Amino acid sequence: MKMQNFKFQSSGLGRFFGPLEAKIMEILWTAESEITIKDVQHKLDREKAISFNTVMTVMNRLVEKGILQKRSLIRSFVYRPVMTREAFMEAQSKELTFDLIEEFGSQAVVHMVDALDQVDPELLDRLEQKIKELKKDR
Amino acid sequence: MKMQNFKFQSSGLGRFFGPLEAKIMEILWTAESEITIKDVQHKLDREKAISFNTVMTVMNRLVEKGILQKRSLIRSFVYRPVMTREAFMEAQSKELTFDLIEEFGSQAVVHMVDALDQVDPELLDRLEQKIKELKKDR
DNA sequence: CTCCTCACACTACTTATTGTAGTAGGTATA
DNA sequence: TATACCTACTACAATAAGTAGTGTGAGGAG
Repeated sequence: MKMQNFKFQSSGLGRFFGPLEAKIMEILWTAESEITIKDVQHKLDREKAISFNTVMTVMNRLVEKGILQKRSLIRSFVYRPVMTREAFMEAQSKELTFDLIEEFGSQAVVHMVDALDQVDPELLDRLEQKIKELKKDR
Repeated sequence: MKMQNFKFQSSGLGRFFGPLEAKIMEILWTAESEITIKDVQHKLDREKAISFNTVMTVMNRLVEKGILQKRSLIRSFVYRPVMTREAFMEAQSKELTFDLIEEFGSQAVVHMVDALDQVDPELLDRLEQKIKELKKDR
């Protein structure tokens, strides 16, 4: 699972994947169980016809990258994400937060408070609480 | 100035630029004033001979991206960064912090405390202080 | 005044990533 | 056996980045 980029411009899964990859991951993570390429293709078709082969190529590349797993059935393969969406987002969030602080240290701290305040002031309380908890445990 | 990616694997300027781009920006930001392509090439040569044209191409691409400015002298061009390194890092730090919180919200908050604690516990106090200041002002 | 040198512009090739899809090949079923 | 379907392989376009060759124009050497 070599994730590498966080894109500034996009949002959601588009920050980590290409546009088609993102849609495909969206579908895979929405599916309750393992699904086939055909399934994915049909769900994508709502917007625009995309070749079966295109979907297959992208999905197999995601397998190579360790994002998806594929399993052979009698007549076809079924795919599923290696991690849940939550686990994935959790991992990315953690990675990114650590990298941010490693890279920017106190500079980031300054922006954190502003950012939290603007996005959702309640997060400030959460953060304050978290800090207190940590300090108490020592 | 369209910066787009934050790379997980690398560090420093390598998080925002390609390897050669990063070395070149390092040189530009270290230089006291405007410098020529030749200057940059010579400083790079300490490690490995790189063609003048290669350096020129990369530097002009950085100009297109709005990272560098070039100015015409009688016989040649001189280059300098549009922003100071500090301003650049500041902008990236801010952008990334906001995006992180926008994307991950409370999930990020949890990791922030851990990350700060591991990287430099004093940052926790700084953050706590910042929160208090903000709340007081309201 | 002519010619050479140098710096810049233009073009191109390479690798990697992502989107796109054609063709080839194997297997099960009609 | 023929066909329908699924998979594998291959390939092409676009973008980003590294690398460098060729073309060109202008200033200095003689």
